[in-house]
Amino acid sequence: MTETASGQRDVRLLLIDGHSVAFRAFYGLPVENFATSTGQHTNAVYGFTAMLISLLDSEKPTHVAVAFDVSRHTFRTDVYPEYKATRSATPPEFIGQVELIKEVLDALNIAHVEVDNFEADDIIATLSLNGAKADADVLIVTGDRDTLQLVDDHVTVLYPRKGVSDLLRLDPPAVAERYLVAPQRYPELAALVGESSDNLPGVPGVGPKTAAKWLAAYDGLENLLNHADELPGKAGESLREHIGDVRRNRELNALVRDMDLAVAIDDLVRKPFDREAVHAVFDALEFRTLRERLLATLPGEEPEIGAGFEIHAVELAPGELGAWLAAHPGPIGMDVTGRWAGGGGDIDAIALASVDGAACAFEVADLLPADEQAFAAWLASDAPKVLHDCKPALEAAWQRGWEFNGIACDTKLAAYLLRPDQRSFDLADLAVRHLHRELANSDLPSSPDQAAFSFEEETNTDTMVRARAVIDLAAALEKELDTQASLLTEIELPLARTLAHMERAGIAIDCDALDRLRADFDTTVSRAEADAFDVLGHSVNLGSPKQLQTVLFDELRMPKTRKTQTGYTTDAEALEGLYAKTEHPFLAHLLRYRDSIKLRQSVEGLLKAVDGDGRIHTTYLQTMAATGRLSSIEPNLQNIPIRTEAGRRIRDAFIVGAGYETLLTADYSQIEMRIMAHVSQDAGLIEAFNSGEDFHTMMAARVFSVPADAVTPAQRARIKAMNYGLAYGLSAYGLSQQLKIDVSEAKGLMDEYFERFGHVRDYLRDIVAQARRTGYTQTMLGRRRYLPDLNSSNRQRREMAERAALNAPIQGSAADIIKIAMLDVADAIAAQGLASRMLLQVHDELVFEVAPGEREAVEKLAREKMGNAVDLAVPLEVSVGVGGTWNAAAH
DNA sequence: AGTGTAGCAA
DNA sequence: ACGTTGCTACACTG
Repeated sequence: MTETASGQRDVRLLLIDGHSVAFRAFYGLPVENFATSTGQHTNAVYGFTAMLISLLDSEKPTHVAVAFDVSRHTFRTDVYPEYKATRSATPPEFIGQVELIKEVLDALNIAHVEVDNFEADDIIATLSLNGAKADADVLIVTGDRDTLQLVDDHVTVLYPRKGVSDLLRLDPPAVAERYLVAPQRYPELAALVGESSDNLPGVPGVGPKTAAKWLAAYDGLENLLNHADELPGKAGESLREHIGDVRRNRELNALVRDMDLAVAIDDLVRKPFDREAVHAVFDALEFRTLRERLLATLPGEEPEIGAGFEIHAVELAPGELGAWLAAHPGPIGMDVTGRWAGGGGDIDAIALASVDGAACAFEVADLLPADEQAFAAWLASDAPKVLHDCKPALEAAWQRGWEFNGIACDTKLAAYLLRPDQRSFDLADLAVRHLHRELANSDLPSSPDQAAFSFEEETNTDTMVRARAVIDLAAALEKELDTQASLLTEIELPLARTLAHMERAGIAIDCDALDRLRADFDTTVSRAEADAFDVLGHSVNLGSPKQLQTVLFDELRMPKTRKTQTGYTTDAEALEGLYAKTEHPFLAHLLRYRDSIKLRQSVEGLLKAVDGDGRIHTTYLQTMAATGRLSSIEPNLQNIPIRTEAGRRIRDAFIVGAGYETLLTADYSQIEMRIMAHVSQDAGLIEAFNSGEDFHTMMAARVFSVPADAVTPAQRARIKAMNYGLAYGLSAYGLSQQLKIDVSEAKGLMDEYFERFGHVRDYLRDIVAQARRTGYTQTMLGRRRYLPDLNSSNRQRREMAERAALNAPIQGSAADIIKIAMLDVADAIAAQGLASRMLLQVHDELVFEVAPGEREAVEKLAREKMGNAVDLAVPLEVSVGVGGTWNAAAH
């Protein structure tokens, strides 16, 4: 026998009962949380795969097999047709999942075995015996207790306790403790007691304790049955009456250990998994984290990271960089390492690679003046460069005083256009997704103390490999982009540069004003809090919805509000409802507290974000919003309050910077409805815009069949809500909630509206139908959003996808239009040599900092470029405001 | 660290 | 269940 020092044998055989584990996983994981975008349920596949990965990792088996049942018909049902007959029909959500598990196993190169007329148990019993002959330690994973008969000193059963993540390890002592008999006696005990899941009735009145006692006293079932007449009492009588059942049970629960299997133990040896197939299968199953866990926990099978991205690194001697760059005129992949900060940051190191694999890397601090000059000249030239996420690199280069031109492709932007709803566009993920190749993940430094760039050889190679990978990725993505290629080259790529300029510019802040505001809001917060506690008689954390629920619904016994996942809502709308009912002053103080603490937090956040130059430099995320919009972080300058007086005081702290004359804002009026008019070609809607009168009033006049001057404020408000809700897939219920009217009245309003604007209704209907057919929606410029959930069997998911399908072309077209406008405006400012600059974008608004004497020029240019960004069936109206603060520049 | 609630913008 | 797209703060949970 071959054993290691730790007592483990060299051969460790893992045997899994596929159906049994799949079922346990199916019932252990909520089916509604595990489905692919195509509607295939995957909870059993997920649970099975997760368990398998963790077992491969923790048990390190040398040999593995998974056994499956073929059908319910086996030699046992031939003997006893009622065998397992009580099992209910397979749940529909389970169907297909076993096939998927087999696909996973194939990808992992793990054998699965199934034999007609036999159960998975029999296969496992046979393989277990074969394993014993080969001196293996055998681990059996199953939820079927019949298998316990196989347990001995070298055979252990892992029995799923709860779901499939918690496995109970059953070796001979554990079996004896739990089931009162030694493993080989377990089927004798089961024959007496019966097994309801197999529809094998036992001896009535005989439970495990009696059975165990008898088996011990008579040293086994055969002897016990031969002396059945000696057994006293009711139990003995019962046994004598059911002795036939017991013999049948014992016959059926005996596992077959000598099947003639096509696979030998040697065939089950662990092989490296098929990486291509793993990516394909895990992609299809949408198992992102599981794939990562698989790749991370089984490092022994990793090919060398970066394999497939051939590089021939050259060690450049001082003075050789210029020559290297000149020798590689083709597109150069760049990997830039550094630290990014709002609008600035710095570059630490750069790796360059060309398509033939020639690569070099250097730390910028080490560059000799001649090399730096050569590099800066190359960077400023039109020599084609390919990057992943160019905006931070652009800003960091500018910070060093380097021009940066010739960016031919940005793989992050390209990947975003292909799949705008993805949440991360990490280069390593994209290499897997689009090239089916692995890449070291630079976001996870191999050791913490390497977080700051160090020029050690490994890291150095990593960055060159990344530079090389970007080139292949760019080629693959550009091919996939197809009709969206011009969106990349005409819009997103140049826009990255424009955004970089805006981020670097930032917007000036009146910190004193913000400080005063903070103090003001602080006072309001303290007062509101004190008043609330006073009314209540004790203190409570007003910021804790949980504590508020206790106060409102238990202590003050107020009527229950709308349910949330964790209780009852305490949002502002609900609190106002409660106040209307109870007039309890606590609610008024709470609402005042909520308002003012929110404002105080906003002010504090902004103050923290003010840079050394007295300005706030936000970061625009160009690949975040699924519709094509930008988003803004650190801080978010796209949600600065405007609706209340207190909120507008915050906008007054955004000021014109020194050396400039004024701020100027320019925004589109009703751009989404104008897009709706254009794409639906609805004559009534177009006319309402062309009339030159107030849009919502004109729409209301049409709906209610009255002259414009007879439209009441209430009528206008209703139609305005309708107009705004249209592109969001508004329901009658939603409209009724917003307008605080009956659902039937809202329904009538919607019917009337669609009656008058039939093309709008047709358009909205068609857009969903078309998206369902093609799988995606499209903006005016061809920007796509894929919505696989449109065909989901889950109604909630399907309806959410339908609303997203209504919204995406409208919101996305608006995003396209303002992006074009931004590029045109930036070009015009440059062409006219103006010193004014664009600072902010807030979806339909642009904020400019106007240099002395340029006010008229900037206004003219903004109106012209924004108004003519695209040609619509209705005018693109732009309103402009000017003032020393963002608030004053509003209109 | 991740989730849920709340609230601000377009 | 009932209107989209975002970001941030906080409380609470593991």
